[in-house]
Amino acid sequence: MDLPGYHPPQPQPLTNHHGHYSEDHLTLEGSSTSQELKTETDSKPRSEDGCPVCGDKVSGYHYGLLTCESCKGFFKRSVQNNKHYTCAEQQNCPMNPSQRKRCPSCRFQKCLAVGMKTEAVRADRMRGGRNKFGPLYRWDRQMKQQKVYHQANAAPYRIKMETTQTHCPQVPNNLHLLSSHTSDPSSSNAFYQSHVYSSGMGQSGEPMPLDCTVHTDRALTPPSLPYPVLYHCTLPGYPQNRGETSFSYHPTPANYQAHSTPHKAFTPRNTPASSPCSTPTSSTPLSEAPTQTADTSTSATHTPNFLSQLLEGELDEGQLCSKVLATLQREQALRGKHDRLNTFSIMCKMADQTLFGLVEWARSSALFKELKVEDQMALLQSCWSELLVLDHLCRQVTYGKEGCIYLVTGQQIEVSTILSQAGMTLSSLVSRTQDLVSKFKALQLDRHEFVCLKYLVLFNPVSTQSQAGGADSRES
DNA sequence: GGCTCAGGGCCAGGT
DNA sequence: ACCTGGCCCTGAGCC
Repeated sequence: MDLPGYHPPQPQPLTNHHGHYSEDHLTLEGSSTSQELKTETDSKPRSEDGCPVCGDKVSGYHYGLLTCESCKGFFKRSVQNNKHYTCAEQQNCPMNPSQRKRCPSCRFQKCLAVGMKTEAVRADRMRGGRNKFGPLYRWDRQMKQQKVYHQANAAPYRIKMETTQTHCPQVPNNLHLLSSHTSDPSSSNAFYQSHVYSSGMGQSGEPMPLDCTVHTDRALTPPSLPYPVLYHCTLPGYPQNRGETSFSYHPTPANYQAHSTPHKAFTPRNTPASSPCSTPTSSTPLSEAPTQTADTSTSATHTPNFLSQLLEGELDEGQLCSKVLATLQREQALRGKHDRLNTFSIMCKMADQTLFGLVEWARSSALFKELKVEDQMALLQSCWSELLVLDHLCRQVTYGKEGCIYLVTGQQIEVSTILSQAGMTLSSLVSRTQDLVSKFKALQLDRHEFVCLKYLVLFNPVSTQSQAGGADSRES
């Protein structure tokens, strides 16, 4: 998926030692942000053994990725003591073993940017044991091994991506892009109180609606995926123009409530006709669709069970929504009121959590987990972006209103507002996505069929993503 | 039951 | 007084 101004790194230097994307290799031709990125690059030489935060020697996996002992301790103290740092410079302080102590703010931001997970710091401070990322670390190791193998055997290539610096109009600050019914701050507060904090996931105290101002002059970072090397070839776009694009971050209570209990609606035992996750014209499950041809009694009796099996592992949209919101809340709480998460960071974290959910979905599915781990990795590596796209489309078909993009957080953004302010590339992508949504709606795809599509994408060994330089085909 | 290893605590040294 | 970072302890998960 190509997005404005983001130049996917070349495969070989693409990932650091543990498979994370490195902004070292982001090139933003014509962008004023390139200087910051170049500075970052110069200050952060990474050897295969280097800590992704400071470049020091790694001592093992800490809070989600391989880091040095020093950054491990720093990150732990920062999270445990709920530190709020402020950078005295331009938030682009060099980060290396000799200078990392100078700016804890930039250091902590770097920790977050490279993927260290605040949730891995135990709230109960219990010692010992393995954390919930144990499987992740194992997975990551194997992915790294596979990555090393592929690096040794693959010729470098580069996916050309355009910069929209010259295309993007200057976007005014603090512009609200959300639909009007969500613009009331009090309503968003109520939303947080009722949906985030009541779920026990928000721990930051005061409800804090997030302002999504894009500060593109900051170092741009990719989502910190649970399986970082899955960002092998492409990554959903990065902003490139220095101007600020912003929108208010006000979740939509109405929409959220509409799917707050999707689990029931997604189970095949519940009639989609009454569920918010199906289109009004797609109330018939695949297993009962008139187009289905029951050639034999065997297939007629087994297909619904098989579909039920597939549907049982489906992601709970409500839980995912809560999880993403809680993550955003936690990130914002760590930053403090004067260091708001920018739009890009929020989008990355949304993609991060969504993909986390998709990988967990795949790994927990009855069919997928029967495969060898290396086969699972190969499939996920080749299809993760398509799964993300399909997941997005499904969300639009299921929850999206006409002319709006429905985010995983339950928010809706008016397409017209995006189109009026985005650059050519982003506008094109949004338009094409909406076109696909329309086609899916016209096809009257229901939840069952989307699940089947997801499995088809997941089990497709020749995904377009796995084809080098296949950006165009990927978008189709 | 032993081993592994990631998170937590301790504390000397530094600022 | 606070921060840093190296070292050690702990204990869940794995073999």
